[in-house]
Amino acid sequence: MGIVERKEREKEHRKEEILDAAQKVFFEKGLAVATMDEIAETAELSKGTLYLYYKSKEDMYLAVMMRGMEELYDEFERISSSELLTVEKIIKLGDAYREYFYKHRKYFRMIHFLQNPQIHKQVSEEMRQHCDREAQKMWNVIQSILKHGIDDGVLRNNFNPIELGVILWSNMTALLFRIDNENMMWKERFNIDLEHTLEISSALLLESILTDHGRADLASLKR
Amino acid sequence: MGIVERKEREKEHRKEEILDAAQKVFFEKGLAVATMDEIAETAELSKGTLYLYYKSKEDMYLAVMMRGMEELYDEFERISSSELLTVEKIIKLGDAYREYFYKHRKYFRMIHFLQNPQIHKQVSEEMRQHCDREAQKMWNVIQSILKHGIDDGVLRNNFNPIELGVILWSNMTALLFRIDNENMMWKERFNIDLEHTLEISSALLLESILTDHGRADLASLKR
DNA sequence: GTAAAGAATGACTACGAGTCAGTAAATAAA
DNA sequence: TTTATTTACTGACTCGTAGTCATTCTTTAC
Repeated sequence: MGIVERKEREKEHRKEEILDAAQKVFFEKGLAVATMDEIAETAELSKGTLYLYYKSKEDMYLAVMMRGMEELYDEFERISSSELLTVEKIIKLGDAYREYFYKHRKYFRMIHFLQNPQIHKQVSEEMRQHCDREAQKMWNVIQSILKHGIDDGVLRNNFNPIELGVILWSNMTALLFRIDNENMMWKERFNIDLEHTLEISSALLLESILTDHGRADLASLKR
Repeated sequence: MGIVERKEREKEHRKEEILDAAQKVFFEKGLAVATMDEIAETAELSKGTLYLYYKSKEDMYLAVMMRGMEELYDEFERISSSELLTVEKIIKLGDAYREYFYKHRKYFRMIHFLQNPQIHKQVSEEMRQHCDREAQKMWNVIQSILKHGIDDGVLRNNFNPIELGVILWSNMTALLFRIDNENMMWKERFNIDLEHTLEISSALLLESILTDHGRADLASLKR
C-alpha cells in the first residue's frame, strides 16, 4: 500500500513549496524585514501551517541557506573528483567561489549573515547540526585536495593542508564580502578596485604556499 | 551666565550615562535580545527618556560601538606617530589589533556585527555618517604608514598602499572572527590552532609584500 | 456510511519598539 | 515671592509580528 509513501512525498513537496516562498521573501527583504505573514501569503497557506513544517523563522532562513550551501558544495565536489592537476584544482576552487558570489549573491549573503552567532538564538538544535554537517562536508573536500597537493609535492609541506585551506578561504571570503558592501566606497575614496585586490591577495597567498614544483605547474597552466 | 553651558554639560553627561547602561545590556545580551525596557531600568530612567537622547535602539548600539572604534583608533594613532621603523609599525598595528581582540572582545564583536548591512535598517543618517568618518580616520592612519613604507623602499612599490592595507586587515579580521567563533571546533575536528594559523598567514602576506630592504629590517627586528 | 487520523486554519497571546499627552522640575519674568 | 515659561522626564498606549492552539476541513480506514 503506497499511501504512506505518497503522503510522505506530498509532505516533502509541500515543505519545498514553503521553502520556495520563504526564499522569495527572504531574498527580497532579508531576515529582519521579512514576515511570516508575507511568506504564508506567498505560499498561499496560513501562517500556522508554516509552523507545521518549520520550527521558527530562523530555521526557515537556515533551510534556504542550506540550498545555497549545497549548490556550492556540488561545484566543489565536481572539481575535486575531476582529473585536473592539484594546482589547477585549487585555482578552480577559487574561481568557483568567485563565480558563486556573482551568480548567487543572495545565497552568499545568507551564508555570511549566519556566520554571526548573534543571530541564531531561535535556531533548533536539529537545524544547527544539519548546517554543521554540510559545512564539514565542504571542508573535507578542500582538505582532500590540499592534502594531495602536499603529498604530490606541489604545496610546501611545512603547513597543515587544512590550515592553508582556512587561510585561502578566509582571505577570499573577507574580500568578497567587502566587494559586496563597499566596492563603490573604495573606488570613490581611494580609487581601489577591490576585485583587483582580491586577485592580488589570492595570487600572493597561492605563490607563497607552493613549492618550486607547484610553481612550475602554475606557470604551465598560464600558457 | 553659565546656566546654558551647565545644562549642556549635564545633558552630555546624561547621554553618557545612558550609553553606559546600554553598553552593559548590549554586552550581556547582544542587540537582538537586549530590550529598551531593560536598558531603561539599568539607566534608572523611563524608556521614553532614552528616545530623547538616541533615535533608536540601533543608533544606541552604534554609539556603543563607536566607543570601541575610538579606542582602537587611538592605539593606531599612537603607533603611527611614534618613531619606529615602518616595518615595525606595520607589525605593531597587527599586534595592536590582536590585543584589542583579546582585551575588548565585546567591542570587536560589535564592530563586525555591524559590518553586515542587513542590520542597519533603523540607523539614522547622522549616526551612519559618524561611523563612516571614524572608519575613514582609521584607514587614513593605515594608509599613511604604508605609504611611507613604499616611499622608503621597504614595501614593494607595485602595490597601492591602501590595497595592501585592505589585504592585511581583511585577512586578520577574518581569522580573528573565526578564532572568536570556531576556535574549539577547529581544534577538535582538525587539530588546528587558529591562532597559529593567523600568525602564519600574516607572516606569509607580510613577507610577500616586502622588498629585500624591508626584509632586512624585519630580520633586524627579530634579533 | 462513518469513525479516526492527518492537514490546514486564523483568531489569539505575548512581547517589544517606538510615541505622546501629561506631569514635574528648573529657570525666567513679574 | 508668586506666576509663567521652558525643559526634562514619565509610563500607559499603539502597532507590528512571532509563535500557539482550539477548531474546521480533508483524507483514509473499516
